[in-house]
Amino acid sequence: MARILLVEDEPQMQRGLRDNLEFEGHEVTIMGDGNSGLQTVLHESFDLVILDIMLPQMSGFDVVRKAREKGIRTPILMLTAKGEEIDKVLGLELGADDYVTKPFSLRELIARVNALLRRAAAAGPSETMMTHGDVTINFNAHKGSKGGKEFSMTPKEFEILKYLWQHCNKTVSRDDLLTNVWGYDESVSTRTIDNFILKIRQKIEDDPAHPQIIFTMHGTGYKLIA
Amino acid sequence: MARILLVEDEPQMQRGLRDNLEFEGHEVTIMGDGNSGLQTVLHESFDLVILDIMLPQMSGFDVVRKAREKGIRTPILMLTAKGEEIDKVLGLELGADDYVTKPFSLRELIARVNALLRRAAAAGPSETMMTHGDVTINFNAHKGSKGGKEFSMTPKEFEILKYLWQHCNKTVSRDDLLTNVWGYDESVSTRTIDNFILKIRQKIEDDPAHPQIIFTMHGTGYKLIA
DNA sequence: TAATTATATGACCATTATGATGATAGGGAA
DNA sequence: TTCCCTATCATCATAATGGTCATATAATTA
Repeated sequence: MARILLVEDEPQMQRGLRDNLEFEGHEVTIMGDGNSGLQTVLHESFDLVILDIMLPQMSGFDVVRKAREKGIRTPILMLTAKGEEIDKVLGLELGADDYVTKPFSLRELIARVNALLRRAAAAGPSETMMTHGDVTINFNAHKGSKGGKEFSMTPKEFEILKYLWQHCNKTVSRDDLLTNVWGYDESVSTRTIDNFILKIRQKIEDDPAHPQIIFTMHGTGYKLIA
Repeated sequence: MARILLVEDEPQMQRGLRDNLEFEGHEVTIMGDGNSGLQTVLHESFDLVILDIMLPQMSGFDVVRKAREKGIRTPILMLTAKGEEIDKVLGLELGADDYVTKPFSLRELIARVNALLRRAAAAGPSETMMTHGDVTINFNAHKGSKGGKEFSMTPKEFEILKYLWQHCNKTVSRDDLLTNVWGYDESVSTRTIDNFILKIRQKIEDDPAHPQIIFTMHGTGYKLIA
């Protein structure tokens, strides 16, 4: 089962795709225009986005570009009515992962959807959601909850946790965190990192003094166990 | 620059694709039949494989299937002359990552090649491992395990073991270790090295007093047997 | 602008890693 | 075999690293 966002304005297409994707066992959310599609991508979490190019309010191209600019890494499959090659190339170079040209066969669409999902699953943990016991984090919506209760996190806390999650089961050095969360030559004290880890542990661990999620690898860094 | 393996039997197609891929800055290796293509995939390392379906000796489908069975994760792009949908579906479901249908436009092929390479680069580098009997060391993740049980190693212990592993079956002198693990002018007592070897043996040897992995070369140094 | 929140730092202590020492065991050559 | 040199290993001192708190500074928001 995968969560799929379909951004498409033609009602007939909406119905046809939803039925078939649900038949395949997926959960489908539908948005009818580019603008609400983009907002939904930014604030909820999906495993795949199917995106028409011709959309009211904002074109599919703009949705891809803006979503990628915001750091959304969810696989995107484009639907294009035009057969023009320039569109195809643009779609892929822009940051989409695949496209099909209308009219397309359902078998081909389903095959491509499954291929993208398989590839994403192989590439590692979801970039938008993290689940660990009773802890859930939605990185797009910037929300977290533990045992049903929601808690807030600051942007830095989110970025650190996200980085650890994307590299889970591997040791992440403090330097890795510095370069990838803070950026280039930012030089923050090493105490700063400890403190963020502390704050995060207080929010997601049952017993922050004996962490079960984020482990300290003495002399090496931290490791998040998925 | 990426290393690309092209498995294709038509000389004209070979030339056209090689020229264009090299123009894009890639290094291209060509194999003319399915069998040698598979052997090359299994024994050399590439960033991407472009695979025709109709091939002498062994079909592209079989190459994909056998390569995936052997644990090869390199992205594969299929070339198919037949327009039949069944082929497309099969290609993707089988473990290929993308395909184009002949006749295809070069722009589309290049776009798809770049999309696959970009995606692979984002997924991160592969891991380096050492295996010796029931002992496994993952040098990237800084983890070790023996008989299924994980054990921890300190950074120095890791570096020493890694150096020995990289020079396995050769005698490594204490001086080599001093220069390459400690560095330039660090002057540590020679007893210190013994102590680290001791600690490492206690973790990876069945009987540390009678080592089977790290041997002492009396008066010369140590030797790790792979 | 003030109030609030997020981010960063420094001090202090606990834990762990590293390195030194010395007694003893064991290998190798005369 | 005997002696000398090297390696083993327990033990301890010191250095490095990490956890935590109090607090300062910067960024947001009201």
